[in-house]
Amino acid sequence: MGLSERKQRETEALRQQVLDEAEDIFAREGIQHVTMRRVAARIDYAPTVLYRLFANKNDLLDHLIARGYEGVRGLYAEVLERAGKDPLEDLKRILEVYVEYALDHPNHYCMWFDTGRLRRDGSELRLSHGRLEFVVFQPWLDLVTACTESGLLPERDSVEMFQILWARVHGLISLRIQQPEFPWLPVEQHLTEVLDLDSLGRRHRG
Amino acid sequence: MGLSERKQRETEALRQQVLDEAEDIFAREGIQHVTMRRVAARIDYAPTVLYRLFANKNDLLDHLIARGYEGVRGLYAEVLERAGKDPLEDLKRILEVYVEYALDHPNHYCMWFDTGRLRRDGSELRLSHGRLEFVVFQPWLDLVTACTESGLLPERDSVEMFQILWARVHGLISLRIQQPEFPWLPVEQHLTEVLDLDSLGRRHRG
Amino acid sequence: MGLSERKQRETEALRQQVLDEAEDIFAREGIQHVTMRRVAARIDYAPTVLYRLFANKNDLLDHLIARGYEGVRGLYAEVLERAGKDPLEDLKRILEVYVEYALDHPNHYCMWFDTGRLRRDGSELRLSHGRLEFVVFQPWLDLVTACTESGLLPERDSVEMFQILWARVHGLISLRIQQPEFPWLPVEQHLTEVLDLDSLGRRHRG
Amino acid sequence: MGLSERKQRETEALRQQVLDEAEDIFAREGIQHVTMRRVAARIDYAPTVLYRLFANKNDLLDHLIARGYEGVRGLYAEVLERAGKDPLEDLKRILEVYVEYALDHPNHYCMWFDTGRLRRDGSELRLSHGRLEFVVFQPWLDLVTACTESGLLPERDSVEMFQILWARVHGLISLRIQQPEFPWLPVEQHLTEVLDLDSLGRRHRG
DNA sequence: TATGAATGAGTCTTCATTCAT
DNA sequence: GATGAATGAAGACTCATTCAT
Repeated sequence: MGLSERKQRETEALRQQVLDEAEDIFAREGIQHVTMRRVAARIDYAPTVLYRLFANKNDLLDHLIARGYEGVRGLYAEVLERAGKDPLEDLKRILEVYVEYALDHPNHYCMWFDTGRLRRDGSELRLSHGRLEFVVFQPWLDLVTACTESGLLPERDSVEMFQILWARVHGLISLRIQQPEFPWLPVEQHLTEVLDLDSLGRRHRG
Repeated sequence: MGLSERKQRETEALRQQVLDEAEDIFAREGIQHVTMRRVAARIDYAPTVLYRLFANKNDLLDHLIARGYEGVRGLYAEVLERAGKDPLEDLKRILEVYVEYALDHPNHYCMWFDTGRLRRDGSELRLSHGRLEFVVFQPWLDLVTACTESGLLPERDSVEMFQILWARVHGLISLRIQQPEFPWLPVEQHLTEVLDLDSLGRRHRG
Repeated sequence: MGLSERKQRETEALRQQVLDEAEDIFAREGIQHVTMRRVAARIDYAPTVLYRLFANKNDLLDHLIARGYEGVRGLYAEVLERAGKDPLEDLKRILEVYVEYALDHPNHYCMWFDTGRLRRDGSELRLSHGRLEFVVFQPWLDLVTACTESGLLPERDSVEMFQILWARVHGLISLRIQQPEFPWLPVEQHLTEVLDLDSLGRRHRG
Repeated sequence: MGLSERKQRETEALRQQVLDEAEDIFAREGIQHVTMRRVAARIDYAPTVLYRLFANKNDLLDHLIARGYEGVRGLYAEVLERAGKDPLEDLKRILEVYVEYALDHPNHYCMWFDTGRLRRDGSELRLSHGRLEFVVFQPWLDLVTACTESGLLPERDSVEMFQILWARVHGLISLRIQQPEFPWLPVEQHLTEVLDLDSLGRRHRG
């Protein structure tokens, strides 16, 4: 079955190539311009080949979304490797890379949330690659908990603290994506001020 | 012309019904699923009828957006009538009704911002019913300025302060809309904590 | 029935007004831009009114064509009134006004012949206002016969002579209409040279 | 690639079949009745198939026009091969095969000139297969010039002489196409008399 | 008599998907 | 395993025409 294995590898490689191209169109022009034909044309195959690699268009999009998760996860990994002494610093860093990733991949970011809405109502588009919350937000929760335990953040339910941070960060990102002409502050400053972690801590300690 | 008046009313009613359906589709499935055919089917008319009510699809979408503006404007008016002594209180109230309106009309809220993105794509969709900024956010800016002048908020550029508030409020709203299953805090509490106006003021005065 | 008569007159006036507008659109933009709605809009009536005045669109177009016939007939009348001594001169004049009318009303001219083609094959568009040949060409034939009888044109079948003249005149007109950018000679000169009536006579006499 | 070649041939055959049908509709009912749907229906395929064969409707019409050019060019070639001593004879022959082709392919002939008019309307229809003038009429001009230089035609501007011949020939052709019921002379005789090349030469020489 | 409302058929075109090869 | 061919459904929009009022 060595032959079969090589074929499997080739298939997988092709699948990734397809996703690369789809992602590129998606990132540049938005989801409505991702069509099976265009993607197929880019990899120099007939459109039918895509149906060997993915069940249908929705399945392909599903895999596209999954890729975004992996993207953040990769950035997280770098941060968490060097993490340690100061969980508040680590939390800041995690949120920073999250924002960085989101602003670099606005279409992915929007898709996470758009599909969140789609999922609600029986639409065909479903997520089959793990829930956003766990892949992307678990590290936030963990770090919030660590901060609380270290006394760097007020003693309160982690989920409550999380949803305050989440709202602040998400607002910043999605506004900056959706209103690009607005005269925004530099990102780092904007993030610092919107998050205002110090104040959150100070209120606790003070 | 009493007869003509009745017809006019009927036409207007039908127009609103069309907008209702379009809004519903938009809310459930996204703007790309709002098609003339589907909307027409929902009101049990031939698609051609829509062209009596609206010049074309863009015009229909335009009216959809306009409906939302009028909604907030109404709520604002109530608040501003009773406004006066304490601009910080007024600001809080304005933000509260904004959040209230947004959560009550999630479709409209999303539309405002989605169309912001659409406009970028070189799409034809343009806003002809006033810009979001002026209709909806001017009152925020005015109140922020008033607070600053009264020493209730730190002496800084109003637009900078505005974009901090905006990010926080927008994040709360859009997350609560897009992730309805999340175990959110009660809205009032969530808003208070996310906004944290006191802290913003205290940092200034302290 | 005086009332009924007045109504009839009004109806006829309206019919003519409709034809005026239709003709204007037709002349300016071509037949495919003549739509019932546009014509109705121009006379400030609802489209339905046209169906009182004409059976349907084809009927309206039919009346439009008939108008063209009347147009040439009018010009002919002027010439024939002053006609007399020299039938060859009269023939020249008739052909001149024919060319003049055609180049002034290119759309009418084309329609005569286009509908000529349509008539061939059972299409719906039929002429119900007299045959082109009799209305427009009978005078040519009569004058050709007169010329022959006066010895100004060779003794041959009038219909044969007619078809030579017709081909020459028609070619000039339709080319000048269809190829307006071509650097044509001045019309009078072009007509004289293309027709070459003198040569036709000379060959006979010489 | 023998298989691929057969497919190519089949595709080409289908393309020609499509053009046949389009040409037929055009000839019978005019260009505005040539629609993608009707053409597709005639070859018993779904309309989408046409988009494999042609980029779009304009492309299809373009190819239709091109077919005609190639036809005359072929006939010209035969004549010009055997041309030589007597340029006036050659000119006559060229005009004869032109008339022959036109009467054998009335649809094409009309199309050349109708599309000339369409182009004026600001329509999108453009010719991308060479201009009528150069493909079809350059040989005329060359031969007229040769005749002038040989003293067989009067010493005058070739373009002026050309437009006299053109009008006479075009008139004959288009009338015979558009008025097929008319009791026309035999073509050869009709052409000789309408053209009257001898007279044109005689006037010069005599 | 005139009209507003409504429709069905039609326009070009794109796309996801399937099937025979 | 890959492809070319084909399709059906859908997209926005226009128009001639009818019908109840």
